[in-house]
Amino acid sequence: MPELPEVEVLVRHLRPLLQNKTIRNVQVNRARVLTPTSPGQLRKALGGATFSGLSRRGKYLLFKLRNQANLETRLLIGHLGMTGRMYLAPSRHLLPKHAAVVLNLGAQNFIFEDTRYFGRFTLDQTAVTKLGPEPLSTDFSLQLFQRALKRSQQPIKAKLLDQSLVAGIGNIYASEALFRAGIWPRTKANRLRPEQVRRLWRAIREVLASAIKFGSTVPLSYARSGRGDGLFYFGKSDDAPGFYEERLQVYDRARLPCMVCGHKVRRIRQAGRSTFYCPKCQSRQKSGV
DNA sequence: CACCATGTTCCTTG
DNA sequence: CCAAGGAACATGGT
Repeated sequence: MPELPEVEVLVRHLRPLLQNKTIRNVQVNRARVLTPTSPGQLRKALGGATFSGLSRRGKYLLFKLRNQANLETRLLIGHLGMTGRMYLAPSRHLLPKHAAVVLNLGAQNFIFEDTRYFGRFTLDQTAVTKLGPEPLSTDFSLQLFQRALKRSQQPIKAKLLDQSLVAGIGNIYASEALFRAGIWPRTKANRLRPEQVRRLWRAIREVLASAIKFGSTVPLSYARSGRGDGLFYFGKSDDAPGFYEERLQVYDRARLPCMVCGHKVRRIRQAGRSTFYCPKCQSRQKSGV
């Protein structure tokens, strides 16, 4: 469920709630999400530790923990996969069906729930070290982006999902950024003209920043599905018709009119995943192919 | 039964 | 060795 903006909003939400809370108990219901850490290793590292910081890198959550006894600092890595959620709930509440890991903090539990168990809750940092620059920081320079794209013959849509190119873009914002930049998704990365690369570079940051801004306005309750659960990127919701209108321009809008020109939005398949685009606003011709 | 799903990693192929 | 594509992971919705 998460791409960079959703994770950023979640991190901002959780940071003050976890700060200085001490872990009394560690319950692992699905060892797979810890891989390659073992349940024993996790219990040993987290038991009795205190949350001292929370940040984000790409789609990963970085929990800083202080060990009370020896003042050592540990890093816990979280990733929501496709369907993960993290939230606090009263300890007396029943645990959800797919609670993968539960950290008891006293009166509250910190719950990592994940129906498909694609997420991660681990001490292993290797995935994070392989990430490319943060798109919203100055590390993500136009020059770096240009040089990386020059070396790839992949369709630009697929390339945007490469987390070593730039961290945090997923299937939704890849389509959105290309729409905003007016680029045909099948254009080979190394065939993009310089001005297209620059437009895409800008569009990536605009699309992500505006999603964070939007997400920050949504009243959150991560424990329940629906409007307030932080899954604000989906343009549908029963309990709030119109709430998400005009947030996403093309994603999940196959056969619906383009919000800019009215042409039918098209869905295609690239590297096994759906891409949405407007054939008129993002024509092959315009993309110079 | 069919196909779809916000992600990453591993395996195969070229 | 590298790059690119597809399958696998696991569960649920339509």
